[in-house]
Order: sequence, then structure tokens, then C-alpha cells
Amino acid sequence: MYSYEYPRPSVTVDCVIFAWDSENSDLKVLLIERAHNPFAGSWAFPGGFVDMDEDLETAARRELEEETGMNDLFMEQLFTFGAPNRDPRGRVISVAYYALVSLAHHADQIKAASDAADTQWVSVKELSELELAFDHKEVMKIALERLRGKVRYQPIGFELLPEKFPLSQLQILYEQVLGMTLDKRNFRRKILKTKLVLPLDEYQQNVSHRAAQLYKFDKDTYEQLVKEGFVFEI
Amino acid sequence: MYSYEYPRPSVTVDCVIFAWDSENSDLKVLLIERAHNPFAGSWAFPGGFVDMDEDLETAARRELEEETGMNDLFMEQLFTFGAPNRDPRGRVISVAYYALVSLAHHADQIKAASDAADTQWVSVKELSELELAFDHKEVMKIALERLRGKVRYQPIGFELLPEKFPLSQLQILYEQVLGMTLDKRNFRRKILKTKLVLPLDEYQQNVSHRAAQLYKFDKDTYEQLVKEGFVFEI
DNA sequence: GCAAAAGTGTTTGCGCTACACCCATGA
DNA sequence: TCATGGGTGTAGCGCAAACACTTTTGC
Repeated sequence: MYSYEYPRPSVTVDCVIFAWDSENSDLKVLLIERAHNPFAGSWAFPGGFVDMDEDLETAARRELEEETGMNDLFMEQLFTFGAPNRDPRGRVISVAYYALVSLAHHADQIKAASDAADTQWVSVKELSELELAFDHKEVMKIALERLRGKVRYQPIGFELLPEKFPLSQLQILYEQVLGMTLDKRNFRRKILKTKLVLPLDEYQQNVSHRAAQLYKFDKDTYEQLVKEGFVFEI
Repeated sequence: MYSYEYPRPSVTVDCVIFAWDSENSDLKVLLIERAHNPFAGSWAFPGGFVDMDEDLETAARRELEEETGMNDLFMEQLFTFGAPNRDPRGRVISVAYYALVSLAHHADQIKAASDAADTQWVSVKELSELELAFDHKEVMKIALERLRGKVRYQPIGFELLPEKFPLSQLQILYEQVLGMTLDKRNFRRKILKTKLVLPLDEYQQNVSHRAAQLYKFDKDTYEQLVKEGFVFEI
């Protein structure tokens, strides 16, 4: 037992994992079906309590690894949710993070863990049909707004793609996330002009049409350019 | 006494109050000299513990009112700081907020309160000379980055000005916050084109040169335009 | 009349947009 | 040979940047 002079809230971390499904050109998030109450049977973002000697982001990464087996993702703090009644068990403040991965690269890493009866990737378009636990609907809304806002001004779209990708995939990703269509020629010109994507001597395989050239994001160049005052923008 | 099966962190809120000092064309933040340990004598952002039945933002506004007498400010969540050793008293997680005010409008509201031996507005340029408590140096850094980033894409600059202001003040504010000079004619054209600032039939008073026309930010029009897909940008 | 800041237009060039066809590949 | 997506160039327009002088006011 731990005793304190004043009452204290519990603190948890929750992770919104966005994954880009290249095959279906679809943005998905990872949900876990809650095995226990509260909200047993509802879907929730992976998360859990913060250890006392553990940094917040460390906690988020640990929970993620425990519940899904995924590690070493791009991850940023999203928002802290602290409405007094957001958890029926009592005062629970949740520090939410969001992460970006390529589905192809990570889907196979997923494993069900102790307190997860089931795990699924859900298209963000179909999310409204699911019942989410706690205030996770609100969390989702904030996460999507953040992703949409951030993708324009920072090259985080690449985090959703495999290391090597054709430019068409990048374009479709942007079109889906931003909810608009983009002109193919203009898009390519813009992206290539930045010098942030390097053409490789590799091509798509096993496609029943002309194979597209593959590119990769050049993080080193990006960081170099940022130092010189470069601002990424789509 | 309150007892729990597992240990729990304390949760605090801290507020970075940015104020625009029109007279000196200077961006300032509010600091409170700590009267008690830890960090007695150091300067810190106003803040305190979150009550158990209180929303996070409500807590931030309450602490602000208690310590400075200011209320009803523009305020947004900034970041949550949770490094295990950021507070020598134990595990304390701090949800930081930032607020924007006009110094002329609020400076007189400031009052010293119970746990504040002293209170001062410090120019952000002089902050490096002061010793800040806890991890508030880091908090300050993040707050400035946020302000600089956000001021370009959202009309929050107006929150730093009095209700009625000359365009030259707005320009100087942007120049200071963004750290660049702007062309007067281009700036005026750009601002006026958006229709977000309304010219008033009022003019500066008590200036020893031609009096500038005053303008005000038109929040209603802004919200209307946002609904139509308008994106503010400087 | 002088100091100090307010206010005002035009030109130029770059960047963004719009737009359609041929190519390579596998089935 | 057909279907599928890959890949490419140009013209025109609008917007942003560069730039300097006159006006008003108080002292």
C-alpha cells in the first residue's frame, strides 16, 4: 500500500498507432478489444499505467511493445486527457501518443498479449461504427487532426511508408490523409525538387504493369536542410 | 491520508504566460519567484497541483487566477513533462499550458499571492540569464517553439495585442516572434486582404508623430471563413 | 522646419496550376 | 493486343517580393 497526504490521480499512456495500408490505400489504426472491465468488449487504443521511475514516452513504448510487439516507431506526444470522469474507476489522466508505421512492415509483428483479447487494424473511415472505450473517440479525433495538420509541414508522411516506395504510393497517401486529389506531375515535381527523396536503382516487383521506380526518404539531407532553415511543405 | 495499491505520481499544471509589451516591442513571460523549497529563490512558471475533481485546463486557469489574478485568457495545452526526476520531491508529472495576453491590458491585474514571494515579466531574450526551477528551461524552449510555429498558421498573434491596435504593432509583433523583418507594404496588403482585421474610426493618441489608424481582429469573420475552408497564413 | 512614423503602387519574376499523351510490362 | 499504371513538358496566370517617396503630426 502507498499512502499520501493528498489524493492522487493515476496516470496512463495511450497510443494511437496509424498504419498505412499500401495494398488498399487505406489509413488504419490499431485497436485492442478490452478483455476486462471497464469497457470489456469495447475497443481501445493500446496503453496502460506509467511506472513510477519511467519517462512518459518510455512508458508509451513499453506498453506498445508489451501489447503488440512493435518497437522503435516514430512516436510523438499527442495530448493529455484529464477530464475528471473519463475513467469510471476513478481519476485517471492519460497522456496520449501517436505513432506512424507502415502496415506491410509491422502487421506481422502484432501479437495478442495478456490483457488484449483481440487486436485489429481498423480503417479510420470505419471507426465511427465501432464502440470505443473511455474517451478514445475524442482521442482519435485529436489524433487525426494532428496528423492532417502535421503532414503538410513536416515530412512525417514517409514514416507511414516502407523504406522503399514508389512515388505513386506517396501521392496516394497524401491524397488520402489530406482528403484531396493532387496532380501527378505537379506532385512529382514538387517532391523531387526538395531533394528529400532519393531515386534507387530498384523497381516494384510482381506487378502486372510497368514496374515503378522506388525511392527512399533521405533523413540525413532533411536534417541538414532544416539546419539551414529549410521548411518542408506540401 | 489516501492509500493506493500501487504508487501514484502527483500531477501539476504549469502556465507559460506570453505577454506582448507594445511599448518596448518585446515578448515577455511571467515568472514567479519561489518562496519555498524546492528551488526556493529560483524563478518558475505559475502552476500547482491538480484537484481530483477538476479538469486539467480548469486547474491551469484556477492556478493562474490564484497566483496572478488573471483570468479569461487565450490558453492551450502545450506539452506534458514527466521525466522521473524532474521534481526532487518525487514523481511529479506536469501538464504545461501556454497563454497569450497583451501586457498593457493585464499587467495591472497581477498580484502577488500566497506562495509567490515575487512576480515579474521577463523578456524572452533575457531568460537565459535567470535560473529557472525544475525543468522550466525546457518548458520555455518548447513553448517558444510552439508559439513560433503556431503564429504562422493561426491568427493567435492578435491575442497578444490590445483589442485595438495599429497595423505597425502587429507587424513588429510578427517580426519579433518570427525573428525576421517584413516589408511594410506587403505586410499590410496581406493582412488587409484577409478581411480579418477591421479598420476603426479611431486613431492612436498621445504620440508625437502622425497618429496611426487602429484596427481590430474580427473573430466572427475568422470563424466564418474557417468553416468555408479558409486557412490563415502569414 | 524637423524628426518620426504613417501610409501608399507598381513592376518583375517565380511558382503553382492546369492539362494529355506515350511507355513499359504482364496477362 | 489489351489493360494497367508509370512517367513526362509546357504555357499562362496569379501571387509574392522588391522597392522609395509623400503625408501627417507634435515638438
